[in-house]
Amino acid sequence: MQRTLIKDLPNHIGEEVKVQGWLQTLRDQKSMQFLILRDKTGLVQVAHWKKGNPKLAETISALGTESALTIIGKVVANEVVRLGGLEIQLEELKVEGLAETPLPFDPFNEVLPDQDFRLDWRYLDLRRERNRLIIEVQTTLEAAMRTYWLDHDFIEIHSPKILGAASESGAELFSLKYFETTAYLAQSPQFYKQMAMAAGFERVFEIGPVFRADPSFTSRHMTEFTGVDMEISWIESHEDVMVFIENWLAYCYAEVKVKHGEQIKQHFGVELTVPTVPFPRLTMAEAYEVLKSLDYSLPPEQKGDLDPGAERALGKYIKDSYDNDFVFVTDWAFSVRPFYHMLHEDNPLLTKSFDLLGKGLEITTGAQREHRYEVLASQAQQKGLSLEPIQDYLNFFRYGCPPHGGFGLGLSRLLMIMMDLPTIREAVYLFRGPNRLRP
RNA sequence: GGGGGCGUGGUGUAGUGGUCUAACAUGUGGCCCUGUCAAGGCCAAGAUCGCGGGUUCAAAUCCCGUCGCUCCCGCCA
Repeated sequence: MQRTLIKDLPNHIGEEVKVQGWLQTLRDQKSMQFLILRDKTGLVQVAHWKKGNPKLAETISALGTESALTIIGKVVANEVVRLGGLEIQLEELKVEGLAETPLPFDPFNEVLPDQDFRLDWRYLDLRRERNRLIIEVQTTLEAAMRTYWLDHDFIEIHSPKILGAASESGAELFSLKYFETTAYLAQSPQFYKQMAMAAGFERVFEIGPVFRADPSFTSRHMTEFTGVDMEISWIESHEDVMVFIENWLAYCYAEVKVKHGEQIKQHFGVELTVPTVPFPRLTMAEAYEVLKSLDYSLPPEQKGDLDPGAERALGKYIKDSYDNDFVFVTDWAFSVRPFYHMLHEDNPLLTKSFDLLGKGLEITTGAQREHRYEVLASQAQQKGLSLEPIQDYLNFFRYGCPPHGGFGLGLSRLLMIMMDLPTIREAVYLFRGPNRLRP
């Protein structure tokens, strides 16, 4: 017998059906038992007259909430039933997976345990439609990203996550034992996507894990997260990269809105708006002017940088004056950027780089990269880096590398701002942080 | 790494020097109820108040240490 999804039951009135799902509630009365069964598509009431099958009644009485069940019964229309005006009259029931009692917590209760406890039992928390929706949105989002890339002649790469040497700064790398030597977990696919430019791939993307050994205790940091990276060749400046991002993101938002807009509104109270392009752009110098006019004072040690408060203030300013959730902050000082960002021809103190803020949160960093070997090596030295550990990387630029640029985006951070999630721990399937390595 | 906050039955909270032999909700177990539907009613079990030390006649409550969680900052996506 084929399984019927709960949402399709109205089309099966009068028929015998098989339904599979979880026992959300059991109302066990003297002569009747009512089981509320839940599958991915909805809830249905299953009614059982105890005297009709006393043995089955006993089995049902022993069921713990959230047990996984297969039931067979007849669908009948019944106006009295508040849940959809129909119910299933139970004929057969199979306990596929008994739920122990009591549950660590009831995911469908009005009050929930704090998040750390729920993370211990993440799969129970994920039984809530709201939480599954977040991962469904992620699925749609990634699919839209890929569709857009593929429509624009991109090649997908998967770069190694085990590295023999520190890549960028080396500060926030996890090290691990690798046979007789030490290896590191990649903190970004940066170098390898640039290698694809040297390889002549012209346009590449990668969605993959990224590891950061930063003991950051905030609502927006993880030690392992999914990085969305992209790199394109033959650009004239970082502006070309920004133009690509804004159109790409607008496309992705539109796809998510079509598919999940209603659910997002229902569960998170957020009216998902497809951002208008182009996104506002502020040079770092202009951003400082704006902050000054807002009376936001940056700590003096933040010279050339933005702190999270400044990012939020800018985000609000852009929302108020341009009605856009996004803003590019461009032309950051070389002093606060990595060595491989290209410098402005007319101002060697500034890089051809940008951050993308979404609702005041940093979700993306990008730049035109320096593709000229000698210049790149010199910039690395200016940063006090020794060339030897990065020689493999520098070699990418020795035999004809085109001008190029790209960006890295935090997938969960994007989901966070899409649905106004209070913490990144909700935006990810399983959170990994300095003190969270399980389940 | 720096700073703030919190830690009470399974879970969420109340209690912030004595009336705490720790309360309420929810969950769990039992009984009752002609079909319930956020079901309802009755009963029961369940907490050495994170841990260790101290102050006091008296500590869940104050102090110190410690562990855990959390928020902010640093760092970043």
